[in-house]
Amino acid sequence: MSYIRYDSTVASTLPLPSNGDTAAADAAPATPAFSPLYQQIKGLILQSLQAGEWKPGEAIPSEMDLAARFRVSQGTVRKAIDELAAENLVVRRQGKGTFVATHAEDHVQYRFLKLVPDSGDRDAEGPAQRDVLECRRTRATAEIARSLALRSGDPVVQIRRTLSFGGVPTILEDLWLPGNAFKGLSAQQMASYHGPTYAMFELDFGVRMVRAEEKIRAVAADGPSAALLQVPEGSPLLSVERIAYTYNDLPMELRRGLYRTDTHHYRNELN
Amino acid sequence: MSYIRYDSTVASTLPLPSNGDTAAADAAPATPAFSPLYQQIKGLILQSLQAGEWKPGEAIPSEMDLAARFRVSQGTVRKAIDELAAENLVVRRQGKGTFVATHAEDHVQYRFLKLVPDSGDRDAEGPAQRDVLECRRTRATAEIARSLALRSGDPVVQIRRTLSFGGVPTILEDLWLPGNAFKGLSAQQMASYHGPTYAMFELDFGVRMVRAEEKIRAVAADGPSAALLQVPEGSPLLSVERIAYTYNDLPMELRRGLYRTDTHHYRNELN
DNA sequence: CAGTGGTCTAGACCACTGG
DNA sequence: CAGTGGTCTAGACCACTGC
Repeated sequence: MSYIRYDSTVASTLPLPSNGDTAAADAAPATPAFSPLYQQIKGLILQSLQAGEWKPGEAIPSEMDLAARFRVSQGTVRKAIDELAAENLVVRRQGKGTFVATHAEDHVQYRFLKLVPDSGDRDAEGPAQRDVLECRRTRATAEIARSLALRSGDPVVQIRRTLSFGGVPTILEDLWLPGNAFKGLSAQQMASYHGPTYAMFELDFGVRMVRAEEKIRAVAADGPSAALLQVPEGSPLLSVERIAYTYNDLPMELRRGLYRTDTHHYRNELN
Repeated sequence: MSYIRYDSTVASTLPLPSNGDTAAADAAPATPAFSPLYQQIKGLILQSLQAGEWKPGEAIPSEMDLAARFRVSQGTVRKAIDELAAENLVVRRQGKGTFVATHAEDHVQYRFLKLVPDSGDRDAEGPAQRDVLECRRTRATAEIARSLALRSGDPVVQIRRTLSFGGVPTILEDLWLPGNAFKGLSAQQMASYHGPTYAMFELDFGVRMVRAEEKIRAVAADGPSAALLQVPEGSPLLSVERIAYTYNDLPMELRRGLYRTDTHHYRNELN
Protein backbone atom coordinates (compact mmCIF):
# COMPACT_ATOMS: atom_id res chain seq x y z
CA MET A 1 0.00 0.00 0.00
CA SER A 2 1.12 3.51 -0.65
CA TYR A 3 -0.11 6.99 -0.06
CA ILE A 4 -0.60 9.70 -2.53
CA ARG A 5 0.94 12.73 -0.92
CA TYR A 6 -0.59 16.09 -1.21
CA ASP A 7 2.15 17.07 -3.64
CA SER A 8 1.24 14.20 -5.90
CA THR A 9 4.37 12.26 -5.16
CA VAL A 10 4.18 8.74 -3.84
CA ALA A 11 5.46 7.86 -0.45
CA SER A 12 7.12 4.67 0.54
CA THR A 13 5.16 1.50 0.89
CA LEU A 14 3.82 0.69 4.28
CA PRO A 15 3.94 -1.95 6.89
CA LEU A 16 0.48 -3.42 6.99
CA PRO A 17 -1.51 -3.66 10.20
CA SER A 18 0.26 -5.84 12.72
CA ASN A 19 -1.75 -8.99 12.17
CA GLY A 20 -3.45 -10.00 9.03
CA ASP A 21 -7.12 -9.51 8.47
CA THR A 22 -7.61 -13.19 7.91
CA ALA A 23 -10.94 -12.65 6.29
CA ALA A 24 -10.69 -12.04 2.60
CA ALA A 25 -10.48 -8.38 1.80
CA ASP A 26 -14.16 -7.99 1.13
CA ALA A 27 -13.82 -4.37 2.11
CA ALA A 28 -11.48 -3.75 -0.75
CA PRO A 29 -9.50 -0.54 -0.84
CA ALA A 30 -11.27 2.08 -2.82
CA THR A 31 -8.08 3.20 -4.54
CA PRO A 32 -8.97 6.86 -4.28
CA ALA A 33 -8.21 9.04 -7.23
CA PHE A 34 -6.77 11.49 -4.82
CA SER A 35 -7.43 12.80 -1.37
CA PRO A 36 -5.37 14.62 1.21
CA LEU A 37 -3.04 12.51 3.26
CA TYR A 38 -4.99 12.98 6.47
CA GLN A 39 -8.12 11.74 4.71
CA GLN A 40 -6.31 8.62 3.63
CA ILE A 41 -5.09 8.12 7.19
CA LYS A 42 -8.63 8.62 8.39
CA GLY A 43 -9.77 5.97 5.94
CA LEU A 44 -7.17 3.52 7.19
CA ILE A 45 -8.15 4.09 10.81
CA LEU A 46 -11.76 3.65 9.74
CA GLN A 47 -10.92 0.31 8.17
CA SER A 48 -9.36 -0.85 11.40
CA LEU A 49 -12.46 0.25 13.27
CA GLN A 50 -14.72 -1.67 10.92
CA ALA A 51 -12.49 -4.72 11.04
CA GLY A 52 -12.78 -4.66 14.80
CA GLU A 53 -9.06 -4.25 15.36
CA TRP A 54 -10.08 -2.13 18.35
CA LYS A 55 -13.38 -2.84 20.04
CA PRO A 56 -15.89 -0.27 21.28
CA GLY A 57 -14.66 1.23 24.53
CA GLU A 58 -11.06 0.26 23.90
CA ALA A 59 -8.25 2.72 23.31
CA ILE A 60 -6.78 3.04 19.86
CA PRO A 61 -3.00 3.51 19.56
CA SER A 62 -1.60 6.89 20.55
CA GLU A 63 -1.17 9.60 17.99
CA MET A 64 2.56 9.04 18.05
CA ASP A 65 2.16 5.32 17.46
CA LEU A 66 -0.21 5.86 14.58
CA ALA A 67 2.11 8.47 13.12
CA ALA A 68 4.93 5.96 13.20
CA ARG A 69 2.78 3.21 11.77
CA PHE A 70 1.59 5.33 8.89
CA ARG A 71 4.90 7.16 8.47
CA VAL A 72 3.39 10.60 8.75
CA SER A 73 3.69 13.34 11.30
CA GLN A 74 1.65 13.54 14.46
CA GLY A 75 -0.18 16.57 13.13
CA THR A 76 -1.51 14.63 10.19
CA VAL A 77 -2.76 11.78 12.35
CA ARG A 78 -4.21 14.39 14.63
CA LYS A 79 -6.27 15.95 11.90
CA ALA A 80 -7.55 12.54 10.85
CA ILE A 81 -8.60 11.72 14.40
CA ASP A 82 -10.15 15.18 14.74
CA GLU A 83 -12.59 14.30 12.02
CA LEU A 84 -13.35 10.89 13.44
CA ALA A 85 -14.03 12.53 16.79
CA ALA A 86 -16.29 15.10 15.13
CA GLU A 87 -18.31 12.22 13.69
CA ASN A 88 -18.58 10.59 17.10
CA LEU A 89 -16.74 7.50 15.96
CA VAL A 90 -14.06 8.05 18.52
CA VAL A 91 -13.71 9.92 21.81
CA ARG A 92 -10.61 11.78 22.93
CA ARG A 93 -9.68 11.96 26.58
CA GLN A 94 -6.77 14.12 27.48
CA GLY A 95 -4.12 12.30 29.44
CA LYS A 96 -5.70 8.93 28.73
CA GLY A 97 -5.97 8.32 25.04
CA THR A 98 -8.43 8.05 22.19
CA PHE A 99 -11.21 5.48 22.54
CA VAL A 100 -13.59 3.78 20.19
CA ALA A 101 -16.98 5.32 20.83
CA THR A 102 -19.62 3.08 22.35
CA HIS A 103 -23.29 3.43 23.12
CA ALA A 104 -22.59 1.75 26.44
CA GLU A 105 -20.67 4.75 27.75
CA ASP A 106 -22.60 7.59 26.25
CA HIS A 107 -23.76 9.09 29.50
CA VAL A 108 -26.33 10.69 27.29
CA GLN A 109 -28.10 7.37 27.55
CA TYR A 110 -30.13 7.51 24.39
CA ARG A 111 -28.04 9.18 21.76
CA PHE A 112 -30.49 8.71 18.92
CA LEU A 113 -33.69 9.24 20.89
CA LYS A 114 -34.76 12.86 20.54
CA LEU A 115 -37.99 12.54 22.49
CA VAL A 116 -37.73 14.42 25.78
CA PRO A 117 -40.25 15.24 28.47
CA ASP A 118 -41.73 18.70 28.21
CA SER A 119 -39.87 19.59 31.40
CA GLY A 120 -36.74 19.18 29.32
CA ASP A 121 -35.06 17.08 31.96
CA ARG A 122 -34.81 13.54 30.75
CA ASP A 123 -32.95 12.40 33.82
CA ALA A 124 -35.84 13.44 36.05
CA GLU A 125 -38.16 10.82 34.68
CA GLY A 126 -35.78 7.97 35.21
CA PRO A 127 -35.04 5.09 32.88
CA ALA A 128 -37.63 3.82 30.44
CA GLN A 129 -39.57 0.69 31.20
CA ARG A 130 -39.34 -1.66 28.25
CA ASP A 131 -41.91 -4.28 27.36
CA VAL A 132 -41.13 -6.61 24.52
CA LEU A 133 -44.39 -7.62 22.87
CA GLU A 134 -42.97 -9.70 20.11
CA CYS A 135 -39.69 -10.98 18.78
CA ARG A 136 -39.71 -13.27 15.83
CA ARG A 137 -37.76 -14.37 12.85
CA THR A 138 -39.43 -13.69 9.54
CA ARG A 139 -38.64 -12.73 5.96
CA ALA A 140 -38.15 -9.28 4.56
CA THR A 141 -40.92 -7.73 2.53
CA ALA A 142 -39.84 -5.78 -0.51
CA GLU A 143 -40.13 -2.56 1.42
CA ILE A 144 -38.18 -3.76 4.45
CA ALA A 145 -35.57 -5.27 2.18
CA ARG A 146 -35.06 -2.00 0.38
CA SER A 147 -34.53 -0.11 3.62
CA LEU A 148 -32.00 -2.64 4.88
CA ALA A 149 -30.23 -3.21 1.57
CA LEU A 150 -31.36 -6.83 1.55
CA ARG A 151 -33.30 -8.90 -0.95
CA SER A 152 -36.97 -9.66 -0.56
CA GLY A 153 -37.36 -12.82 1.45
CA ASP A 154 -34.05 -12.52 3.25
CA PRO A 155 -34.30 -13.42 6.92
CA VAL A 156 -34.95 -10.59 9.34
CA VAL A 157 -35.67 -10.31 13.02
CA GLN A 158 -38.71 -8.29 13.93
CA ILE A 159 -39.24 -6.90 17.40
CA ARG A 160 -42.20 -4.99 18.73
CA ARG A 161 -42.01 -3.23 22.05
CA THR A 162 -43.24 -0.33 24.10
CA LEU A 163 -41.29 2.16 26.15
CA SER A 164 -42.96 3.70 29.17
CA PHE A 165 -41.92 6.69 31.19
CA GLY A 166 -43.27 7.08 34.69
CA GLY A 167 -45.61 4.20 34.02
CA VAL A 168 -47.10 5.87 30.93
CA PRO A 169 -46.64 4.00 27.66
CA THR A 170 -45.14 6.64 25.39
CA ILE A 171 -43.43 4.87 22.54
CA LEU A 172 -44.55 1.91 20.49
CA GLU A 173 -41.95 0.71 18.06
CA ASP A 174 -41.13 -2.02 15.62
CA LEU A 175 -37.54 -2.94 14.82
CA TRP A 176 -36.31 -4.91 11.84
CA LEU A 177 -32.78 -6.28 11.87
CA PRO A 178 -30.89 -8.30 9.28
CA GLY A 179 -31.28 -11.91 10.35
CA ASN A 180 -27.75 -12.94 9.48
CA ALA A 181 -26.09 -10.33 11.64
CA PHE A 182 -28.43 -10.90 14.56
CA LYS A 183 -28.61 -14.68 14.80
CA GLY A 184 -29.98 -15.84 18.10
CA LEU A 185 -31.47 -12.56 19.24
CA SER A 186 -34.34 -13.37 21.59
CA ALA A 187 -37.15 -11.54 23.36
CA GLN A 188 -35.48 -12.63 26.58
CA GLN A 189 -32.30 -10.86 25.55
CA MET A 190 -34.12 -7.70 24.47
CA ALA A 191 -35.93 -7.52 27.78
CA SER A 192 -33.18 -8.46 30.19
CA TYR A 193 -30.40 -6.18 29.02
CA HIS A 194 -30.15 -3.07 31.13
CA GLY A 195 -28.95 -0.06 29.19
CA PRO A 196 -29.29 1.16 25.64
CA THR A 197 -30.38 -1.40 23.12
CA TYR A 198 -27.62 -0.25 20.82
CA ALA A 199 -25.11 -1.10 23.54
CA MET A 200 -26.40 -4.65 23.57
CA PHE A 201 -26.04 -4.80 19.80
CA GLU A 202 -22.38 -3.89 20.21
CA LEU A 203 -21.66 -6.35 22.99
CA ASP A 204 -23.60 -9.34 21.75
CA PHE A 205 -23.45 -8.93 17.99
CA GLY A 206 -20.53 -6.64 17.30
CA VAL A 207 -22.75 -4.23 15.43
CA ARG A 208 -22.11 -0.60 16.22
CA MET A 209 -24.55 2.03 14.91
CA VAL A 210 -22.77 5.22 13.98
CA ARG A 211 -25.44 7.40 12.45
CA ALA A 212 -29.11 7.37 11.52
CA GLU A 213 -31.71 9.08 9.40
CA GLU A 214 -35.27 9.75 10.47
CA LYS A 215 -38.45 10.57 8.57
CA ILE A 216 -41.09 12.14 10.77
CA ARG A 217 -44.80 12.45 10.19
CA ALA A 218 -47.97 13.14 12.10
CA VAL A 219 -50.44 10.28 11.93
CA ALA A 220 -53.70 9.24 13.55
CA ALA A 221 -53.55 6.30 15.94
CA ASP A 222 -55.14 3.14 14.58
CA GLY A 223 -56.98 0.78 16.89
CA PRO A 224 -54.18 -1.52 18.04
CA SER A 225 -51.66 1.28 18.43
CA ALA A 226 -54.12 3.40 20.36
CA ALA A 227 -54.81 0.53 22.74
CA LEU A 228 -51.14 -0.13 23.40
CA LEU A 229 -50.38 3.54 23.94
CA GLN A 230 -53.56 4.03 25.98
CA VAL A 231 -54.85 6.91 23.89
CA PRO A 232 -58.14 7.27 22.02
CA GLU A 233 -58.21 5.87 18.52
CA GLY A 234 -57.49 8.63 16.05
CA SER A 235 -55.26 10.56 18.42
CA PRO A 236 -52.40 12.35 16.68
CA LEU A 237 -49.10 10.54 17.11
CA LEU A 238 -45.63 11.23 15.89
CA SER A 239 -44.49 8.63 13.39
CA VAL A 240 -40.72 8.26 13.36
CA GLU A 241 -39.09 6.00 10.82
CA ARG A 242 -35.42 5.51 11.46
CA ILE A 243 -32.73 3.77 9.48
CA ALA A 244 -29.57 3.25 11.49
CA TYR A 245 -26.21 2.62 9.83
CA THR A 246 -22.98 0.96 10.86
CA TYR A 247 -19.65 1.81 9.36
CA ASN A 248 -19.56 2.12 5.62
CA ASP A 249 -23.11 3.47 5.42
CA LEU A 250 -24.43 -0.04 5.75
CA PRO A 251 -28.03 0.02 7.02
CA MET A 252 -28.46 -2.39 9.94
CA GLU A 253 -31.74 -1.42 11.50
CA LEU A 254 -35.13 -0.16 10.44
CA ARG A 255 -37.21 1.20 13.27
CA ARG A 256 -40.73 2.50 13.08
CA GLY A 257 -41.90 4.31 16.18
CA LEU A 258 -45.11 5.95 17.27
CA TYR A 259 -44.54 8.62 19.90
CA ARG A 260 -47.10 10.17 22.16
CA THR A 261 -46.43 13.89 22.26
CA ASP A 262 -48.87 14.98 24.93
CA THR A 263 -46.25 15.05 27.65
CA HIS A 264 -43.11 14.75 25.55
CA HIS A 265 -41.79 16.39 22.41
CA TYR A 266 -39.20 15.69 19.77
CA ARG A 267 -36.34 18.08 20.28
CA ASN A 268 -34.09 19.09 17.41
CA GLU A 269 -31.23 21.52 17.07
CA LEU A 270 -30.54 23.23 13.78
CA ASN A 271 -27.15 24.58 12.92
CA MET B 1 -5.90 44.12 24.81
CA SER B 2 -3.97 41.13 25.95
CA TYR B 3 -4.17 37.41 25.54
CA ILE B 4 -3.72 34.68 28.04
CA ARG B 5 -1.39 32.21 26.41
CA TYR B 6 -1.78 28.52 26.67
CA ASP B 7 1.05 28.35 29.19
CA SER B 8 -0.97 30.45 31.61
CA THR B 9 1.34 33.40 31.30
CA VAL B 10 0.05 36.70 30.11
CA ALA B 11 1.37 37.88 26.80
CA SER B 12 1.71 41.47 27.92
CA THR B 13 -0.01 44.02 25.81
CA LEU B 14 -0.09 43.82 22.10
CA PRO B 15 3.40 44.79 21.00
CA LEU B 16 5.02 41.41 21.24
CA PRO B 17 7.21 41.13 18.18
CA SER B 18 8.11 37.47 18.01
CA ASN B 19 7.40 35.80 21.27
CA GLY B 20 10.31 33.88 22.63
CA ASP B 21 8.09 32.05 25.05
CA THR B 22 11.10 31.98 27.32
CA ALA B 23 10.40 35.15 29.27
CA ALA B 24 7.67 33.74 31.37
CA ALA B 25 7.69 35.95 34.40
CA ASP B 26 4.32 34.90 35.57
CA ALA B 27 2.68 36.32 38.59
CA ALA B 28 0.27 33.82 40.04
CA PRO B 29 -2.77 33.92 37.80
CA ALA B 30 -5.40 34.75 40.39
CA THR B 31 -8.46 34.00 38.31
CA PRO B 32 -7.17 32.89 34.94
CA ALA B 33 -10.56 32.53 33.28
CA PHE B 34 -8.41 30.67 30.88
CA SER B 35 -9.15 29.46 27.43
CA PRO B 36 -6.90 28.41 24.58
CA LEU B 37 -5.50 31.14 22.42
CA TYR B 38 -7.40 30.04 19.36
CA GLN B 39 -10.63 30.21 21.34
CA GLN B 40 -9.86 33.76 22.32
CA ILE B 41 -9.13 34.60 18.71
CA LYS B 42 -12.38 32.94 17.75
CA GLY B 43 -14.14 35.11 20.28
CA LEU B 44 -12.56 38.25 18.88
CA ILE B 45 -13.57 37.36 15.34
CA LEU B 46 -17.04 36.59 16.64
CA GLN B 47 -17.22 40.05 18.18
CA SER B 48 -16.36 41.62 14.87
CA LEU B 49 -19.04 39.54 13.20
CA GLN B 50 -21.65 40.62 15.73
CA ALA B 51 -20.54 44.23 15.50
CA GLY B 52 -21.05 44.05 11.77
CA GLU B 53 -17.45 44.88 10.96
CA TRP B 54 -17.92 42.54 8.01
CA LYS B 55 -21.38 42.11 6.56
CA PRO B 56 -22.98 38.83 5.46
CA GLY B 57 -21.56 37.81 2.11
CA GLU B 58 -18.43 39.89 2.50
CA ALA B 59 -14.95 38.50 2.87
CA ILE B 60 -13.24 38.71 6.22
CA PRO B 61 -9.50 39.51 6.25
CA SER B 62 -7.14 36.77 5.13
CA GLU B 63 -5.67 34.37 7.64
CA MET B 64 -2.35 36.14 7.33
CA ASP B 65 -3.91 39.52 7.99
CA LEU B 66 -5.77 38.26 11.01
CA ALA B 67 -2.64 36.56 12.28
CA ALA B 68 -0.82 39.87 12.03
CA ARG B 69 -3.66 41.77 13.64
CA PHE B 70 -3.84 39.42 16.61
CA ARG B 71 -0.11 38.77 16.75
CA VAL B 72 -0.43 35.02 16.53
CA SER B 73 0.56 32.49 13.93
CA GLN B 74 -1.51 31.62 10.91
CA GLY B 75 -2.14 28.17 12.32
CA THR B 76 -3.83 29.60 15.37
CA VAL B 77 -6.08 31.85 13.33
CA ARG B 78 -6.77 28.88 11.13
CA LYS B 79 -8.01 26.76 13.98
CA ALA B 80 -10.25 29.59 15.15
CA ILE B 81 -11.74 29.97 11.68
CA ASP B 82 -12.09 26.20 11.40
CA GLU B 83 -14.51 26.24 14.31
CA LEU B 84 -16.42 29.20 12.96
CA ALA B 85 -16.76 27.41 9.66
CA ALA B 86 -17.93 24.24 11.43
CA GLU B 87 -20.68 26.32 13.05
CA ASN B 88 -21.71 27.73 9.68
CA LEU B 89 -20.89 31.27 10.72
CA VAL B 90 -18.35 31.61 7.98
CA VAL B 91 -17.64 29.93 4.65
CA ARG B 92 -14.16 29.18 3.31
CA ARG B 93 -13.49 29.31 -0.38
CA GLN B 94 -10.08 28.19 -1.55
CA GLY B 95 -8.31 30.75 -3.62
CA LYS B 96 -10.84 33.44 -2.77
CA GLY B 97 -11.06 33.94 0.93
CA THR B 98 -13.29 33.42 3.93
CA PHE B 99 -16.78 34.92 3.81
CA VAL B 100 -19.42 35.77 6.34
CA ALA B 101 -22.16 33.19 5.92
CA THR B 102 -25.48 34.42 4.60
CA HIS B 103 -28.87 32.87 4.09
CA ALA B 104 -28.98 34.65 0.73
CA GLU B 105 -26.27 32.43 -0.71
CA ASP B 106 -27.06 29.12 0.87
CA HIS B 107 -27.80 27.27 -2.30
CA VAL B 108 -29.55 24.94 0.05
CA GLN B 109 -32.34 27.47 -0.05
CA TYR B 110 -34.04 26.71 3.23
CA ARG B 111 -31.36 25.84 5.69
CA PHE B 112 -33.65 25.51 8.67
CA LEU B 113 -36.61 23.93 6.90
CA LYS B 114 -36.43 20.18 7.30
CA LEU B 115 -39.68 19.40 5.54
CA VAL B 116 -39.04 17.68 2.23
CA PRO B 117 -41.32 16.05 -0.32
CA ASP B 118 -41.57 12.29 -0.02
CA SER B 119 -39.71 12.04 -3.30
CA GLY B 120 -36.76 13.47 -1.43
CA ASP B 121 -36.02 15.97 -4.14
CA ARG B 122 -36.88 19.42 -2.90
CA ASP B 123 -35.69 21.07 -6.09
CA ALA B 124 -38.20 19.11 -8.13
CA GLU B 125 -41.18 20.84 -6.59
CA GLY B 126 -39.90 24.31 -7.23
CA PRO B 127 -40.00 27.31 -4.94
CA ALA B 128 -42.70 27.70 -2.32
CA GLN B 129 -45.60 30.03 -2.91
CA ARG B 130 -45.95 32.34 0.04
CA ASP B 131 -49.17 33.99 1.11
CA VAL B 132 -49.02 36.47 3.93
CA LEU B 133 -52.33 36.36 5.79
CA GLU B 134 -51.49 38.83 8.47
CA CYS B 135 -48.72 41.12 9.64
CA ARG B 136 -49.32 43.31 12.62
CA ARG B 137 -47.63 44.99 15.49
CA THR B 138 -48.79 43.80 18.89
CA ARG B 139 -47.50 43.20 22.40
CA ALA B 140 -45.83 40.12 23.73
CA THR B 141 -47.80 37.77 25.92
CA ALA B 142 -45.95 36.30 28.86
CA GLU B 143 -45.29 33.14 26.90
CA ILE B 144 -44.04 34.89 23.76
CA ALA B 145 -41.93 37.20 25.89
CA ARG B 146 -40.25 34.29 27.61
CA SER B 147 -39.35 32.66 24.33
CA LEU B 148 -37.87 35.86 22.94
CA ALA B 149 -36.17 37.01 26.16
CA LEU B 150 -38.42 40.07 26.26
CA ARG B 151 -40.77 41.40 28.91
CA SER B 152 -44.50 40.92 28.77
CA GLY B 153 -46.05 43.73 26.82
CA ASP B 154 -42.94 44.55 24.83
CA PRO B 155 -43.70 45.28 21.19
CA VAL B 156 -43.55 42.39 18.78
CA VAL B 157 -44.37 41.85 15.14
CA GLN B 158 -46.63 38.94 14.38
CA ILE B 159 -46.89 37.43 10.93
CA ARG B 160 -49.13 34.65 9.76
CA ARG B 161 -48.60 33.03 6.41
CA THR B 162 -48.94 29.85 4.40
CA LEU B 163 -46.42 28.11 2.20
CA SER B 164 -47.68 26.10 -0.73
CA PHE B 165 -45.84 23.58 -2.85
CA GLY B 166 -47.20 22.76 -6.24
CA GLY B 167 -50.30 24.71 -5.38
CA VAL B 168 -51.00 22.68 -2.26
CA PRO B 169 -50.95 24.62 1.02
CA THR B 170 -48.55 22.64 3.14
CA ILE B 171 -47.32 24.89 5.92
CA LEU B 172 -49.21 27.34 8.07
CA GLU B 173 -47.00 29.34 10.34
CA ASP B 174 -46.98 32.23 12.77
CA LEU B 175 -43.86 34.27 13.35
CA TRP B 176 -43.13 36.54 16.27
CA LEU B 177 -40.25 38.99 16.05
CA PRO B 178 -38.96 41.54 18.55
CA GLY B 179 -40.57 44.82 17.55
CA ASN B 180 -37.53 46.95 18.21
CA ALA B 181 -35.25 45.01 15.92
CA PHE B 182 -37.83 44.77 13.15
CA LYS B 183 -39.26 48.27 12.98
CA GLY B 184 -41.13 48.90 9.79
CA LEU B 185 -41.54 45.31 8.71
CA SER B 186 -44.65 45.10 6.53
CA ALA B 187 -46.81 42.46 4.94
CA GLN B 188 -45.80 44.00 1.64
CA GLN B 189 -42.16 43.37 2.43
CA MET B 190 -42.77 39.80 3.58
CA ALA B 191 -44.64 39.03 0.38
CA SER B 192 -42.49 40.77 -2.16
CA TYR B 193 -39.06 39.54 -1.20
CA HIS B 194 -37.94 36.66 -3.37
CA GLY B 195 -35.71 34.23 -1.55
CA PRO B 196 -35.39 32.99 1.99
CA THR B 197 -37.12 35.08 4.63
CA TYR B 198 -33.99 34.92 6.72
CA ALA B 199 -32.07 36.52 3.87
CA MET B 200 -34.46 39.47 3.97
CA PHE B 201 -33.92 39.75 7.71
CA GLU B 202 -30.21 40.09 7.05
CA LEU B 203 -30.51 42.63 4.26
CA ASP B 204 -33.24 44.82 5.66
CA PHE B 205 -32.71 44.52 9.40
CA GLY B 206 -29.16 43.32 9.89
CA VAL B 207 -30.37 40.32 11.83
CA ARG B 208 -28.64 37.09 10.98
CA MET B 209 -29.97 33.81 12.40
CA VAL B 210 -27.19 31.40 13.17
CA ARG B 211 -28.91 28.48 14.84
CA ALA B 212 -32.31 27.33 15.99
CA GLU B 213 -34.08 24.86 18.25
CA GLU B 214 -37.27 23.06 17.40
CA LYS B 215 -39.89 21.26 19.49
CA ILE B 216 -42.01 18.90 17.44
CA ARG B 217 -45.37 17.38 18.26
CA ALA B 218 -48.25 15.69 16.52
CA VAL B 219 -51.51 17.60 16.87
CA ALA B 220 -55.02 17.50 15.48
CA ALA B 221 -55.98 20.30 13.11
CA ASP B 222 -58.41 22.78 14.61
CA GLY B 223 -61.08 24.40 12.44
CA PRO B 224 -59.26 27.45 11.15
CA SER B 225 -56.00 25.64 10.57
CA ALA B 226 -57.74 22.80 8.77
CA ALA B 227 -59.47 25.28 6.49
CA LEU B 228 -56.28 27.08 5.60
CA LEU B 229 -54.40 23.87 4.96
CA GLN B 230 -57.37 22.35 3.12
CA VAL B 231 -57.52 19.22 5.24
CA PRO B 232 -60.39 17.81 7.32
CA GLU B 233 -60.69 19.15 10.81
CA GLY B 234 -58.97 16.81 13.23
CA SER B 235 -56.37 15.69 10.70
CA PRO B 236 -52.98 14.95 12.23
CA LEU B 237 -50.48 17.73 11.63
CA LEU B 238 -46.90 18.22 12.62
CA SER B 239 -46.52 21.09 15.08
CA VAL B 240 -43.07 22.64 14.87
CA GLU B 241 -42.13 25.35 17.33
CA ARG B 242 -38.86 27.02 16.47
CA ILE B 243 -36.77 29.54 18.29
CA ALA B 244 -34.07 31.06 16.10
CA TYR B 245 -31.01 32.75 17.55
CA THR B 246 -28.57 35.39 16.35
CA TYR B 247 -25.05 35.69 17.59
CA ASN B 248 -24.64 35.45 21.33
CA ASP B 249 -27.52 33.01 21.74
CA LEU B 250 -29.94 35.90 21.55
CA PRO B 251 -33.38 34.66 20.51
CA MET B 252 -34.77 36.76 17.67
CA GLU B 253 -37.65 34.77 16.30
CA LEU B 254 -40.36 32.47 17.54
CA ARG B 255 -42.08 30.48 14.84
CA ARG B 256 -44.96 28.08 15.22
CA GLY B 257 -45.66 25.98 12.19
CA LEU B 258 -48.22 23.36 11.27
CA TYR B 259 -46.98 21.01 8.58
CA ARG B 260 -49.03 18.68 6.43
CA THR B 261 -47.19 15.40 6.29
CA ASP B 262 -49.31 13.53 3.78
CA THR B 263 -46.97 14.27 0.89
CA HIS B 264 -43.98 15.61 2.79
CA HIS B 265 -42.00 14.53 5.82
CA TYR B 266 -39.64 16.05 8.30
CA ARG B 267 -36.19 14.75 7.59
CA ASN B 268 -33.56 14.54 10.30
CA GLU B 269 -30.06 13.19 10.44
CA LEU B 270 -28.63 11.84 13.66
CA ASN B 271 -24.95 11.66 14.32
C1' DC C 1 1.34 36.33 -11.73
C1' DA C 2 0.15 37.35 -6.69
C1' DG C 3 -2.95 36.21 -3.14
C1' DT C 4 -5.91 33.04 -0.94
C1' DG C 5 -7.06 28.87 1.65
C1' DG C 6 -5.35 23.79 2.23
C1' DT C 7 -1.86 20.44 3.53
C1' DC C 8 2.12 18.72 5.93
C1' DT C 9 6.09 18.73 8.83
C1' DA C 10 9.07 19.33 12.95
C1' DG C 11 9.55 20.75 17.26
C1' DA C 12 8.39 22.87 21.60
C1' DC C 13 5.72 23.14 25.48
C1' DC C 14 1.35 22.66 28.37
C1' DA C 15 -2.42 20.08 30.91
C1' DC C 16 -4.18 15.96 32.32
C1' DT C 17 -4.04 10.99 33.90
C1' DG C 18 -2.23 7.23 36.15
C1' DG C 19 1.07 4.59 38.67
C1' DC D 1 7.25 10.24 36.84
C1' DA D 2 6.17 8.84 31.86
C1' DG D 3 2.67 8.88 28.52
C1' DT D 4 -1.28 10.92 26.51
C1' DG D 5 -3.90 14.42 24.10
C1' DG D 6 -3.98 19.78 23.45
C1' DT D 7 -1.85 24.08 21.97
C1' DC D 8 1.16 26.99 19.35
C1' DT D 9 4.71 28.26 16.20
C1' DA D 10 7.47 28.65 11.86
C1' DG D 11 8.10 27.44 7.51
C1' DA D 12 7.44 24.97 3.26
C1' DC D 13 4.79 23.79 -0.45
C1' DC D 14 0.33 22.79 -3.06
C1' DA D 15 -4.23 23.96 -5.32
C1' DC D 16 -7.40 27.25 -6.61
C1' DT D 17 -8.94 31.99 -8.13
C1' DG D 18 -8.67 36.07 -10.62
C1' DC D 19 -6.20 39.45 -13.03
